[in-house]
Amino acid sequence: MKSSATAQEVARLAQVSQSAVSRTFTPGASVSEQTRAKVLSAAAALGYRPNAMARSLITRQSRIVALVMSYLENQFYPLVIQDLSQKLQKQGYHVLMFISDLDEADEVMAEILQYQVDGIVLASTMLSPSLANSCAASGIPIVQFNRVADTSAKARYGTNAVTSDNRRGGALVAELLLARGFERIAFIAGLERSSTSLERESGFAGALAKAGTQVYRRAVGHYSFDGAKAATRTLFSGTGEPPDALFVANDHMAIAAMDVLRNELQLRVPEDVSVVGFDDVPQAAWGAYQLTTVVQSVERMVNATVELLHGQMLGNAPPRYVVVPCELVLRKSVRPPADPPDTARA
Amino acid sequence: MKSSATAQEVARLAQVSQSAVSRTFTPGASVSEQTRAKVLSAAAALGYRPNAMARSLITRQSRIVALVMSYLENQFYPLVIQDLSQKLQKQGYHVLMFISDLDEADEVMAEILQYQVDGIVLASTMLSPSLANSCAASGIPIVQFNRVADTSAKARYGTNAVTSDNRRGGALVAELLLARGFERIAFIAGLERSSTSLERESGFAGALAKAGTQVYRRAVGHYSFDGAKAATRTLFSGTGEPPDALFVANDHMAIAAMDVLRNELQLRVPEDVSVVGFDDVPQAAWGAYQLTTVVQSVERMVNATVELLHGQMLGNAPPRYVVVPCELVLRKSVRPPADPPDTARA
DNA sequence: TTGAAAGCGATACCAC
DNA sequence: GTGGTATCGCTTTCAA
Repeated sequence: MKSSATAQEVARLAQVSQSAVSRTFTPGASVSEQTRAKVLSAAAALGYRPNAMARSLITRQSRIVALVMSYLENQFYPLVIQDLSQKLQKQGYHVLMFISDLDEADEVMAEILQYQVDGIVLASTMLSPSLANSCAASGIPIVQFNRVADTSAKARYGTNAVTSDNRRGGALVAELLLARGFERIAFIAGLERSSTSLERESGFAGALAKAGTQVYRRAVGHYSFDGAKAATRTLFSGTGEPPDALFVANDHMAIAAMDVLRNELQLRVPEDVSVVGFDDVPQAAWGAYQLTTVVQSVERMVNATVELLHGQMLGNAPPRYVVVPCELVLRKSVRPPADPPDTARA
Repeated sequence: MKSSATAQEVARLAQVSQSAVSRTFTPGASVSEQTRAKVLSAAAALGYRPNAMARSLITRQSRIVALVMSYLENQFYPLVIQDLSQKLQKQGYHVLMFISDLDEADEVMAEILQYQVDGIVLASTMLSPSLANSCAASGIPIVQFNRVADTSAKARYGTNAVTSDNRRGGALVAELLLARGFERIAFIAGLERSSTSLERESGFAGALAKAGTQVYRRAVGHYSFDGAKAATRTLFSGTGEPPDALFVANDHMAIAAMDVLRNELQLRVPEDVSVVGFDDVPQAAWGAYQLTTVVQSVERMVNATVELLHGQMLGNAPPRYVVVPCELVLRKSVRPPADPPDTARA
């Protein structure tokens, strides 16, 4: 049989009305313990499960959240998928994945709307103004995750967003590097027009300026591994002293940079060049490197997102622009201490 | 307005029947060019999109495929999500993500069935026999991806699966290492009961046996980064000669192993120890290492999966057990040649 | 080609 | 607490 049993059939077997069946599967409905038992046993016998499609047709709630992402190369994003979908599952929601090639987000949006999703999470994807409108019109809560389309102050009213405190994070990096006495501090940007890269750089450059100095050299890595490798080669080639410190707009690129520094340029990290990243990627990503990074906690960001979505989907909570704090953390390398443990010697 | 326009409203505005609207949005239906135009313009005016829920209620097709995964730490899986969802999108399907903690797959299954999904892809998750039955009963095609629950020959009839030729892959590794003259070849297993680890090891050990030798040392890494690190420390500690070659059941663990070898044990890879992995992870994962690996192409596996699903969802194609070939590949390290390029010198 | 009407499987609002 | 009935938005016969 292609389809499972219907409420109708369960009702017949249990000798009750279809309404009784429905109520049994509706938390907090008023059913006597007796009929409830009858229904449950009949349902078990037939392998009955309420049809979510039919249900959402009438309740106008699909309990589906669309997650739009453009690329998963950056290890930060798989973490987001995992955490977000697990947390939503716990709240009874499910994640419908959409991979969009950055600019075709509009096309994807049309498909999303067909599924009557209860909410949309846009990660690493920008929404065209026209689409933003069509979403607002449809009344589906939409949360921008990590990256926002418009950083202007007014955009903070009327749109939902969860980002980390990128400016502050950038400033923290500058303060750290200055305190450690570095003098030739370079920067590798991500996508030039992305809010994450812009804000991190602005906080960074601002703090340097406040200290009476500025970025020594700058290149663009486009948030890609290869882009960051090329950028690193550029920064450390040419005439003049090479940088003694490097701030990279995210960890994914920072790892690429460290690969080039250590393996192509024969520089030691952090002895010859101090590298600082941003984001939060699993250890499998930075592996053997010592990486100082501004951590924006996936967990806190996802929590904020779920809370935001939940509030908007149920009540009529006003849109919010949540900025999660971030902090500088030293990811320890697995490089052994001066005196390696005995077990390491055969 | 909470919901978008309905076919009813479009029909009224276009002065046609609701049926006409439906037919306009049904590819290959018979509508005159004239009414079609009227409907389309009315639909555009109202921002109408057919309601996928209502549609699937009657067509008994949700065009949703469930993807069940247990953990995304291994970089191989994000690639699968990306490729699979993109390819399914192109065929008009969408991916509903489920993260299951390995054993709670049964629980997740109940939720999946509520959504009337057209198909299920189980990756890195094993299905309990009882669930397997309940799926078979519901008639929803289900494809096991990469890992299978039962490797017995009879299981190959009646279940869909896509795996790579793990046995052959394991044998290839053994042949390579033997040909290169290594004498103390160690192995790090994944999850002991997983088909991937079992088959890779069996092919590997079989080929060694055929050459009159055997695995020098063996440890278990449980497919986790930390597990593999611990396993590596174990293999290279203790009395006796350390291994001179190491086959690791997947790339994710192989990278952890190389971290330990190079950074804790001060061994050079591949000069002191030759490391061979399995799977296919992006360069961002192996980064600066030189890694020989048995590549099981994500692309080929996903293609096979989509094809399999598609066949089962539409026609009544018989279940198939697809084994994708794999090949040994040397992932080149970015370590420079003996004479580094000029640009690398400031 | 077109429109009217009958469902798909469930929930919600009624009276009882 | 319970059962009947309208309804959600659409596809699908079936006549016209």
